[in-house]
Amino acid sequence: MTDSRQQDASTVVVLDFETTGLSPDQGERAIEIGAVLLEGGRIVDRFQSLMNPGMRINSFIEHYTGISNAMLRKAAPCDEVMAQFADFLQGHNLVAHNASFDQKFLDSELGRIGRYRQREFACSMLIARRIYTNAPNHKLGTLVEYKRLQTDGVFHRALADAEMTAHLWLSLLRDIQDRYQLTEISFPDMRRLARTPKTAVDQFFDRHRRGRKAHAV
DNA sequence: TGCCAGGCCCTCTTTAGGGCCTT
Repeated sequence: MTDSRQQDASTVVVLDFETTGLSPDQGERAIEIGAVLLEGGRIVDRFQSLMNPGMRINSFIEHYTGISNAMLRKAAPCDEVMAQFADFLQGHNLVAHNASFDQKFLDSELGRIGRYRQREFACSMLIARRIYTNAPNHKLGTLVEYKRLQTDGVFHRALADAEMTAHLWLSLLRDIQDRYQLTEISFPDMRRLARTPKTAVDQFFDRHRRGRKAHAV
């Protein structure tokens, strides 16, 4: 992957896991992965697969996701699916909604097969909290409705949530560029924005613009 | 449904507590 693609915030893999619970450290496992590859702001590829974690899921997860134990019994095992998904990632930068959650499961599942994550995550939730300060809350579904983003009405399935997160990510890029009159914002800048105090976002972009102008001169 | 975890973030804070998010 070239340096320019590593910098490009509109060329990323946006991913979402469905899991048996909240923490891989407590023995929870992934049960579905969904992801889209954005290149230059357009979805150019998709990855979706159920995976058999080798354990039964509880009724809450069945109800929450619509994924049943019967569906998982017929699915390929996690190690097989994750090996395919590692190839799909191809060293792209990564985006997820509440990325700390998906990062934990990605690292855990890749670690089980002796693979590792090559690139960093950016979090659409942390950035939305800074940019969409008037949203009722910053759940993915709420933000999709708030910004009237494209959705097929399916929630809590991996590919559907990954696609909605991708549209949210593109919406954030557009709105940041419009609001702060920027011609571009890089992936590392988006990661820095996610760690910027909410009260210092305007100053962050003031410094960003000054830096760009100084760089241009 | 809400607990399990954990990072973020706010405030009646920082020697803490609790809500927000993810499944």
